Amino acid sequence: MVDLEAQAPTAESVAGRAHQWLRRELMRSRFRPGEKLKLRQLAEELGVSLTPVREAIARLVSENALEQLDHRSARVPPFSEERVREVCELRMELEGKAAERAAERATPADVARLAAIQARMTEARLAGRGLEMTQENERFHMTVCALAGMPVLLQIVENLWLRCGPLNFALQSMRFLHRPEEHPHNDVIRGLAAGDGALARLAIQRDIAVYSDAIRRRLPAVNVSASG
Amino acid sequence: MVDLEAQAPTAESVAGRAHQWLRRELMRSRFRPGEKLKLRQLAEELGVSLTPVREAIARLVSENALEQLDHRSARVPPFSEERVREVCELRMELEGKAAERAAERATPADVARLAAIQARMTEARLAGRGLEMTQENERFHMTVCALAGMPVLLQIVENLWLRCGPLNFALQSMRFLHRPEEHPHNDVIRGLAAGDGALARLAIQRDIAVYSDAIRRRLPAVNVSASG
DNA sequence: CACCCTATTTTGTTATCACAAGTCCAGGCC
DNA sequence: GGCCTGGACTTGTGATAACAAAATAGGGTG
Repeated sequence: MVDLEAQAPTAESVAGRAHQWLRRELMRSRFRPGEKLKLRQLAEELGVSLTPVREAIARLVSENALEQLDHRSARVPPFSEERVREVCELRMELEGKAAERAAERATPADVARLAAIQARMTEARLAGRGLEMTQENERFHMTVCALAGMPVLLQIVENLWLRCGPLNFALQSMRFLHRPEEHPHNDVIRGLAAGDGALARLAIQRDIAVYSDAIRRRLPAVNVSASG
Repeated sequence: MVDLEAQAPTAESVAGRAHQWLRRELMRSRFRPGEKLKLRQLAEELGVSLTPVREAIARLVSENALEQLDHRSARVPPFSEERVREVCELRMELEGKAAERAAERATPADVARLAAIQARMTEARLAGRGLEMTQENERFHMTVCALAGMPVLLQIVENLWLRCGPLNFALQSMRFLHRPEEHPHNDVIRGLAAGDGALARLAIQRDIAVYSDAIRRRLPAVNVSASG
């Protein structure tokens, strides 16, 4: 059984903790696109009753991170190539704006924080720790978006990332998209350090474009049709 | 008591209908920013138990249409002027893109549908039917976004509109923002009819900019501090 | 051997209940 | 008279149970 308290000590109610836990599990690519979620199974794993788990799933459905299947059961939505393309186009638009804005506002301390994240991500990648790599990658993008000082934009981008969580397990085995010194994140950091919004925007957009291509190439292997 | 079945015949579960109902009530500006929602009161009005209402509120919190207040109660989030500005900036970005894309795809039938909506909206405005006016306005914007053929974008814009629902009651009394023939929607329609994406984008952005100014001017009267 | 019908089990839904935390009001004490 | 305290009431939480619908398995039949 999972200890909810340990994982989310700040969360208030059992339902809230169940929601955060499920959210994290989605981001960790525990579930595959197309996979159904079973209420009693999750409730037992968490050691709680059905009620909070049901509420957590309902919330994720409202966030479009899950999909109501047949008016009874919920599943992780499968992704078409077109859907990946659209999400990435929107991410390029929104994260591009965020990076541009962040370049106008970032302090040297912020830049150092980003550089540290990027260093940890590169280290995880070279060491083959795929999950850690994807988590630092997420932290990098969310930090840039937070620096824009636009909370609503941040919420939207977080939601887009959540929806892509089930796809990202395909990333964990991709270690060689860039050589470390050529990684687009480096240009994002440079742009933020120099106050060069255009550079930051283009760099983050290049990063997302590479992601889009990589995921779309692996899409057939990611989606699951009838298992789970 | 409200007859849920009549209002949402397509919705499946009681919880789903309660969610749709609450969503609609928010869009109708039934609740003011800052107002707390009471579980038993809503449950009684709907003639259902607490469970589905609780789930509906949890969903709206996840959609950022409601806000968890003190780890117990939920309220409609108050809006700062800065928040209105940000939401409108994002709407200009996203709806602008949608309008541009819609101009490349709209058929004459689509354009006619939009023109009919605009006509109904103008009629409602001139007749002083404020609620109907705002609903047709919403329908106009959602239709344009749907024509872009980008479902994720549509979901994001719908969410931004939902969050603004409680503000929009301030619009219902504003009848004279434009003379009918000068309304920006007319240029949106022209842009879509002519396949002129730039015209459509600029027109929808102008519309949103006017909205932003109008709401921000009335913001002090919209937010409620401690009632409800 | 394949197919269909039925019984059993699985799985999601929702009302109810016991409970806890917070609020409000009144009465008494300083 | 103001403030503190205690109790009733309000309000949200979560486990449980009864229920309904769907999936599954098994047996019988063509």
